[in-house]
Amino acid sequence: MVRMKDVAERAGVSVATVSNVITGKRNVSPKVQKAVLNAIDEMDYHVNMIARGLKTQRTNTIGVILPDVTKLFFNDVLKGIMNAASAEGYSISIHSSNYDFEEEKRLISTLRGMHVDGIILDSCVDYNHLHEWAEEIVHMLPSSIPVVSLENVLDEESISSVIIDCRYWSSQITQHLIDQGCKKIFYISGPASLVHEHERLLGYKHALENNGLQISDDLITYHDFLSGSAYEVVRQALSSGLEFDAIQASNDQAAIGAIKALKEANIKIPEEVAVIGFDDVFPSSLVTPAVTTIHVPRCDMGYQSVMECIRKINDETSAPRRIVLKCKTILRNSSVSSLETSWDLDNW
Amino acid sequence: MVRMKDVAERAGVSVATVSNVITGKRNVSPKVQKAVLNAIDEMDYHVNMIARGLKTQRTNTIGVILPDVTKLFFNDVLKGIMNAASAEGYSISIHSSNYDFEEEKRLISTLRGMHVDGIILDSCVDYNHLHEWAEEIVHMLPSSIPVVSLENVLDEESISSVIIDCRYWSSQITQHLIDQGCKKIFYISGPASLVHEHERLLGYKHALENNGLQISDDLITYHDFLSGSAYEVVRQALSSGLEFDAIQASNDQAAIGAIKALKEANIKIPEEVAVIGFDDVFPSSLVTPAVTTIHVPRCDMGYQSVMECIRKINDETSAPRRIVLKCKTILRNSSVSSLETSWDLDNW
DNA sequence: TTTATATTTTTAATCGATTAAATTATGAAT
DNA sequence: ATTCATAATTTAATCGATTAAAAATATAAA
Repeated sequence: MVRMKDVAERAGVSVATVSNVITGKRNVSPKVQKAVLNAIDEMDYHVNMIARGLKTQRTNTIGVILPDVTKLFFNDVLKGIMNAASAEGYSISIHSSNYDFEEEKRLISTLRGMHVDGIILDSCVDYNHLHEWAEEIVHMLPSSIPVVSLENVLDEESISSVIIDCRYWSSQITQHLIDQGCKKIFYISGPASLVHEHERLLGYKHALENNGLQISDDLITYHDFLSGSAYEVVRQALSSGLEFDAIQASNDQAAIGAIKALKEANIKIPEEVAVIGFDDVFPSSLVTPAVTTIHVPRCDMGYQSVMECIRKINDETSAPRRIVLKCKTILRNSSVSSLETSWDLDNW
Repeated sequence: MVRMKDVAERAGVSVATVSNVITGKRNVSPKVQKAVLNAIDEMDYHVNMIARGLKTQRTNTIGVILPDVTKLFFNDVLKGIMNAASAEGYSISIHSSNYDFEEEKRLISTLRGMHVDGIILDSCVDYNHLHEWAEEIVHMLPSSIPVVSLENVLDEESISSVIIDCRYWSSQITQHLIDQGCKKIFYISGPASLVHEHERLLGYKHALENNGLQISDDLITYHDFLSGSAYEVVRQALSSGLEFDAIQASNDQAAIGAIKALKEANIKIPEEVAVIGFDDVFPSSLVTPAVTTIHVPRCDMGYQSVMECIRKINDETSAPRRIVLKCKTILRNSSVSSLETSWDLDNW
């Protein structure tokens, strides 16, 4: 292992000088500089980032906690995160909480120990205990470490957030169904405890209310998208004789499961039952019929969160921000039969 | 920032004792142990992994370099890597080389500086310069750091590899087309310089030879799957009047692009032109017709590479291994019309 | 030449842990 | 009570960098 000391000896200078050449923070005469660079080259020296990190208290690493990195949604978020991080010269340390708050806290603890320069956290805080849980998280983190919360607003006072307005966009897409003439919209929600699931459901309800339609609890089903499947939910609804003229799923994967069930039952989409999702993950354009959905700027969410994190790393005094990103309605054949849609073959 | 020293003071012992309690490597009396643990708890102390890493020369981190983490294929590899790493208590540091060898070397350099405990490298070495390039890589890495090569065999002497036998499986699936009666198989290859693309093409050629079919260069097209698209390749082939009764693409994404082009030209799949891919990424089961392909155990490749890496970290003297994983032929409607296939809705 | 000033280089402390070696405490055996 | 073996604890060196502050050297002005 070549140490800075070895380089210094070879170049006939002190380690301090070598350090100065490398960091470029202090003056070094051209002669000496050249000698040092030569020595570095000849010896194939690489700065030991651990040692540097110990002294500078910087690791150039951003810790990332996502509910489940293996899911398409978060994979796209990760893309954005990695792009931004790599462009800004940061490494990232990724972890999955698997939607387990205890694990999430354990990971925060780990990241603290790793002395990452900042943390990007897509928390799985429970909607019903939002305040307490958020407080727990805030307490775990020294105020010195910048945190950016993805998807949730945890604490306006201390934590920046990068979010989308789930409620608004969910109501927009419900409105689309209503505009298409749908009156009985079956809603498939993910776990009710997740904040964005809750918000999406609220959006659906608001849209119904705004249009004078009745909200029926029979039409609202919850499923655990980790184990349960929307496919089964719809099969069951169909066999139970429940009547509906549309299905709104809280995410695309559920919508596609629903479509599978409807197709097997020979129900025409969208004529008999229209289907819509949320997220716009790419399979939505691949299945037949393609899924009408809300495009969530996942990549950009990742990108923005890194940029905000770095901003806070470089300017400790800056106040936390709330960054709200725009979504977009994507109409496809699952709700409008007349459209021409084509497969999205890019970026996967 | 709470330091071990602070904990020691609070507990009324020396830092060495605190360290002993934490690492559990040396005897500490129950009384003292309790006092120390209390202090740690009260002060919310977290071991500084940087400081520990400096002393122990271990970071508990495995560096990972993949050609493009954002691609579905590598995302699955990453799943396996993260699962294994997290189960074994390792962190990972992920990077994308973007199929650029210079960038790949830069990243190796970065990882060396980070003092990761091991490296998993899915190299983009050029088939035509395999030996030299591999040597370059070997030279960059001190023999002390365990390296596992994914998809390629770089250097049997010093680097373990986790691979699949692309050539064999490619010939298997070509054979399937031939068994179906196809005689003129249009082949869409990725960049010829990539080792596994080269191998897949070889498999195709071997299968043709074995069956007494002629290898025609007109039927072999290369496209850069980063910028070019198989969709365009097939459109062009069709408009040029090229005759073929099947398309073999070197990966599923290209196969799906080909299917799109064929469908637009109103060509019946598989009756007029059968299509096959390679990899078995999940969109292959979602599109219509679903794509016949070779299932590559991507997750397991990631998993095994981490396990092999950790094995070498713990046993420096152990010889490098070559781990060959099995693939599987997956028949679907793009080559066999009579099959019943259903959407794969799991794990994305 | 001398002195003052600016520039370059070195010395030495430091970051926060681990660990070999030294020291002290504990307890059993005589 | 003394001795000896063992267990528990502390001292102090160390990992490999950064960085004030001190020292050495170069440059300019008188």
